[in-house]
Amino acid sequence: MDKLRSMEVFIAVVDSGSFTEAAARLEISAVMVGKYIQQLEAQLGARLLDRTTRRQSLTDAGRVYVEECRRVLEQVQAADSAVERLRAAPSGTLRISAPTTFGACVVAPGVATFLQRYPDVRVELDLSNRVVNLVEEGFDIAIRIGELRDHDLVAKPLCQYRMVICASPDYLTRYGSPKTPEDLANHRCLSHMVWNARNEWRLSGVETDSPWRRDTVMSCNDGLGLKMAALAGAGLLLQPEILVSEELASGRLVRVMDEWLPQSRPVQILYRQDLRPLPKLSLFISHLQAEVQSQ
Amino acid sequence: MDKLRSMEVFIAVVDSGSFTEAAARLEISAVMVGKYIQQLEAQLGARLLDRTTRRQSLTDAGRVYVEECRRVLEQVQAADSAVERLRAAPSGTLRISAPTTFGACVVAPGVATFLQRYPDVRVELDLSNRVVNLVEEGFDIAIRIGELRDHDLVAKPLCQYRMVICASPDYLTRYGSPKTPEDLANHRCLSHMVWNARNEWRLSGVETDSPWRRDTVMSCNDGLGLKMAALAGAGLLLQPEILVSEELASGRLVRVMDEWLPQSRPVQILYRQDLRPLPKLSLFISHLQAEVQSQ
DNA sequence: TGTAATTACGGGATACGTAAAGATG
DNA sequence: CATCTTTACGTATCCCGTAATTACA
Repeated sequence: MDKLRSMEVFIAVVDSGSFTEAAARLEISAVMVGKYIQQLEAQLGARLLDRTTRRQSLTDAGRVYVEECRRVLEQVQAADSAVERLRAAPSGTLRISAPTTFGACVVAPGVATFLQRYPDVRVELDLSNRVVNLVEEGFDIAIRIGELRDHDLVAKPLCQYRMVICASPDYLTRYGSPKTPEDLANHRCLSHMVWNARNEWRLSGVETDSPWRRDTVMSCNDGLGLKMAALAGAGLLLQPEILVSEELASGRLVRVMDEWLPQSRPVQILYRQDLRPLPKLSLFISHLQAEVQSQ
Repeated sequence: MDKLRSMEVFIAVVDSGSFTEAAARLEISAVMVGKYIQQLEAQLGARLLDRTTRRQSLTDAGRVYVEECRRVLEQVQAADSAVERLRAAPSGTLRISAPTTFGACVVAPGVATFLQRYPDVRVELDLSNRVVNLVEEGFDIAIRIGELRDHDLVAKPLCQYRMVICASPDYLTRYGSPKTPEDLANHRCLSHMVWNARNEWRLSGVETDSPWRRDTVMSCNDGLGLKMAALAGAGLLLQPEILVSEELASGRLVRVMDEWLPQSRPVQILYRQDLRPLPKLSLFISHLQAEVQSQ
């Protein structure tokens, strides 16, 4: 049975207060109106209208359900119009906030292909690790790492943010390859000033998460800076996989201690809930999702 | 055509990545899967899937639309489960915030009949004219007068909040019946300390809203107190219609200057958006709506 | 008694599957 | 060439309206 049609009919009955009137409005017979209502009631297992041949009144269930029906039809309408709107080429400026490393390594390339595809769109990409307020600062989209849930915002999972410990091959030949967290004591470590603060690396092992003291020979507040140092053989690097994926593939960096890595966290796209989102926004979101999934 | 079914099929195709696989999952033939997709595309006037016989990939429109479809089906699910949940008698405590006068005259009687109908529910009704924060103060429902729109909250219009100017018949015989705002200068007025502050009554006339100085012989921060004084013949009263509707009907108070009344403002029910609202909440909302409409 | 909802019933549209054709890797 | 989508076509379902029936004011 066509549930949407039933809902539409039900709403018409409620609004007009009569089967006959609803039938006229929908240009069907009063018989069909009755059948739709009966169908709906049978399927819900609850009476929606207390009716005599003369007048009808909503039951409790009916009063609740009619509101739900309106919401559903509104949502369907929104779905159609979202596609409808895509017929016009997207344009305007898209303001995006993202964490620095993830933004540079994943979002920026995604933006590049997006711009190529839709030449009329302009993008402002703000990279910083602070938690921005979308509404106040006028961002269309924010990308966050971790589970945080902001009410009033939609959070769509994008991918996992995996960490990796690695070093250049020549460093490993000189200092050996660490197998357990205890081995870190004999190693030279490259630390991010924020993420690896307080002279410890948070690792996640079989038993439990635990901090480990280690010798930080260089700390820097920028992932790329640390990577360059690691490539030059300065020491062990604990950084997101996406920062070093190319170097890992080419062998210029080598993973170690895979089983002791910190737990990966979900990356989420945040944006304001809107029944009629702009094409530039919905297109960018789906574009970024596709981009991330493909790689 | 059954749009919901089409959406369901489309989602299955996207999730499984294949017409055949989707057909198996839905226990229909692959032919029907194809037909549903074609139907949907024809109806939308846009291609959803770029497909060869081997594999298919979402188009831009498809990527956007599939998300919309998920939302729609989720909403439909919510509609059904809202009714489903009503099978159990509602229970628990409902915390309501409302403006003092409206709360006492309209909400309180509504609560009374509601409690009679659903004996297992308990109600806490908090009457005050401050703007409460639903989430922080743990209210399920707040009733507000005026157009204010809070994001993250649903605002459902309940009725109009009409003002009325009136006095007891004996007062009017003694002082005459005012016809225009100018006449107020010769009258004794009863003013609400908050609403009619600063020694003026805001009236709305044919030309424009305008404040009028008048002689306030008594001011009080409670509408009922003012009404009692008016009944005793103390002077003109500018108060919400609901406060004095009984007295107007029985003739113990008489309306004057109807065409100069301040503009009526909408009364709204505010509550948190929730895909699965509790029965006590949805039932109370619809109960109050029915109650207000009937009178 | 007249109006409105419900039931009975027949014709036509369409939902669906089988089988064959076409496309793609 | 094996697999997956699409087209062709026949059948069963149910959609829908007319006419008759029942219920209510």
